[in-house]
Amino acid sequence: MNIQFKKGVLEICVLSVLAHKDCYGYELVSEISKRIDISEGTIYPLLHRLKDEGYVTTYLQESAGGPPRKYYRLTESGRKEEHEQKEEWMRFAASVNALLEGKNNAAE
Amino acid sequence: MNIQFKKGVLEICVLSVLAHKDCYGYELVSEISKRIDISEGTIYPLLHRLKDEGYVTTYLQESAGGPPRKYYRLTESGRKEEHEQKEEWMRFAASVNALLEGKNNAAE
DNA sequence: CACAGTATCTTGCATTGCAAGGTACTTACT
DNA sequence: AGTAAGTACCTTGCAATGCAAGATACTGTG
Repeated sequence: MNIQFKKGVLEICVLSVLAHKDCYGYELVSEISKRIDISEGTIYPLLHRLKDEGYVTTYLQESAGGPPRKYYRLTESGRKEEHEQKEEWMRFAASVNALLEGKNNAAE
Repeated sequence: MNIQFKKGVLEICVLSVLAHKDCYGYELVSEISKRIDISEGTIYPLLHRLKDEGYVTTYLQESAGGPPRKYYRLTESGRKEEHEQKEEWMRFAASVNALLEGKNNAAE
């Protein structure tokens, strides 16, 4: 898997999963890994960035076996960001697909 | 436009355009710019990288008004790479779309 | 008691796109 | 002649982000 493809995309993936339900970091890795390889060394810095930017808040919760989990919840600003980035990704992917299919005339 | 989205993608875009016809650098910028913003500071290092990796060869050609143009032509290895990267992009984009649509069960 | 699993985190590296700048040629306008 | 705009090539240094590798610490199993 081309690592470069993921740049910036993992952020919207995290926001999108969090839009459905609150998650803790480790859980996000396993959720996203069903579709796209992602490592822990990626997710934690990313989550801290999202918190710094005010897109998520956190709360701790005990877990049955293992250390407590730090859950992440989208803020209003985070929901707005999720929506905007999703649209931007859709537009971008459509542009790339058009280019790869040789539809090089932007008018169509 | 999120700059990060482009990481790695511009390479397959260049390969894809070159798969249709030989181009010079400046022409590639204008072709790709119809769909995706790209600057000259990006394309020239990228083209040199592609040449180093053996995916393209170059030849010079006079131009009517202005300096001579350096055309880039895909090699056999370049065509193979174009094909593989295109498939990888398609798979990747499909995975991201599935994630963003909340189809979090990888089985489907 | 050692190991695997859960769960958090940090450091340093690699890659790549861009802004900004430089060079040089041709054409058009003043 | 001089200046600007368009064409066409290039380089340097910076910013962003994903990852490998490692550290920490708790629980349950063999």
